[in-house]
Amino acid sequence: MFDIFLRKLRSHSMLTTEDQRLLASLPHQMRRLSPNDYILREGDQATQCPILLSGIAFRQKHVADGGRQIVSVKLPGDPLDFQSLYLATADHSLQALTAVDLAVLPLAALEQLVAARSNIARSVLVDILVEASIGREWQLNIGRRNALERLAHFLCEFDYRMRLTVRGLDEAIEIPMTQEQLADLLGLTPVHINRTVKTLVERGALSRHGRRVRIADIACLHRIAGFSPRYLHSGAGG
Amino acid sequence: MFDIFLRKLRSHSMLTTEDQRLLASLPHQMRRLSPNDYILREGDQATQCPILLSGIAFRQKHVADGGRQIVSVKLPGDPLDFQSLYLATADHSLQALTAVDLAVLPLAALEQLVAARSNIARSVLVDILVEASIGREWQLNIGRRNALERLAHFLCEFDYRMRLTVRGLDEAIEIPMTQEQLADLLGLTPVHINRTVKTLVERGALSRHGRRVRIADIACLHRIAGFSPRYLHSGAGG
DNA sequence: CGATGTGTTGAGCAAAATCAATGGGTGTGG
DNA sequence: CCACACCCATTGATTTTGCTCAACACATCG
Repeated sequence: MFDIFLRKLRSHSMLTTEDQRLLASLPHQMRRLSPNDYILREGDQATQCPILLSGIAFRQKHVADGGRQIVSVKLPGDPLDFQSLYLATADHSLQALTAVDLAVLPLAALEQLVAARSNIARSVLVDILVEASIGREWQLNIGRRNALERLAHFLCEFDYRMRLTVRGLDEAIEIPMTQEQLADLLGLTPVHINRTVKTLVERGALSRHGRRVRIADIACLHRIAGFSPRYLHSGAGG
Repeated sequence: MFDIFLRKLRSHSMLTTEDQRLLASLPHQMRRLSPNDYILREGDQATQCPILLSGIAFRQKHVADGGRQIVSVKLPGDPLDFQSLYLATADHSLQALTAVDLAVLPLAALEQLVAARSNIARSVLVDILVEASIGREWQLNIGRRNALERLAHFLCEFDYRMRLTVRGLDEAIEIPMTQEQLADLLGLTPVHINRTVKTLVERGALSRHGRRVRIADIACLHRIAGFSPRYLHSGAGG
């Protein structure tokens, strides 16, 4: 059940069998949330560390006048809040995008394990650093690419990261976000996302199945976005 | 000489006198670089950790067609590459913006100290996390604020962070970036930055002294930007 | 004193936002 | 099983923000 979490850590860090056994035997509690449920709110003092076992979640921040920016998307296997091991108050909110299954670990237990096993400490750190690297790529994406490239780039990353941890994804990946969420992700408006999706469908990069949209031609998306996965640091060992 | 570095770490983490003594007695080499000199290039394998003692540096990333985005600005006292303790290859470049003085530490020595002193390990982590938090705020800034708010917000952060570590800043802070650099920082064009600066001067938030621009009314900037420093996590202790 | 890099300004343009209306699924409750 | 409500997607018309292009000014430095 923790398998997907261990697979995520192993995608960037070396862990011994013993490390993995210790991680898998951490005390925890299972929780299922519905779309849009909050996992953590800005200003909260977390005492637990949720791990995302299935479904998708995201981090978001707001500006005074109500606009929001989704600053990170978390996929199955991703730890959701290693940050609270070290920072007292949350600087952003964390919310479920789809229905999600979480394994919730007490911070204290995780802290002990991190103190005892340097491999695990390192994997926590690398996970934090990879997320920061993704954030920088998003800065570049939002700041310097036009709408078409921006959407294409995000979808390349989504596809790449999904295939890193989720098993049995031979077929085309379906995009689970609403167009409004994509807009908040990319610093655009929903209307413009709608038109940009349409263009990507016309170019054959995406395909429609009723209201659902799938990635039809990942190579085409890569070409449009100028995608290169270096920033994801996914060669095991960091 | 390391004082400013220790002050930076103490701005977010608790360090004992002994921790500070150990940090200050790390082996190191002084280096002075000129504006635009590279400190680290994307793809490099770092073996040293530079600490910025004076001057300003920045991280940047490029898109295929030549556009660049400055994804982080580093101020006196900031460690420049803790990341290389844990990740093999750099995912961005690091460059001097002004003339800079660096203390360059061998990674191995720093690694040993981090392994030996949990306080220091924690301060390294918190420093990494605070930078990530700043990155998220920049995502929000670039994605959801207009040019005026965006520039104002960046300048608020610049002022705030400068006062955190640099001594003797009673007077108004001067903006050391060219308008082109500000453009690459904020996802705008130099021409538009020029007009936006003009507006901030008209509103009394900035003042001109020849070609130099200073922050004249920080409260006014705060108002325009809707600035709140929570994301900087600068209460000592994280 | 000329070269260069940076700042400034104007005119026109393009990308994306805004406003507004419509349509289509889905799910719920009568 | 149908009707309604709601959310989301879609489309068109119009406006706005910021970009592009181009010329020029000014300061600094060799």
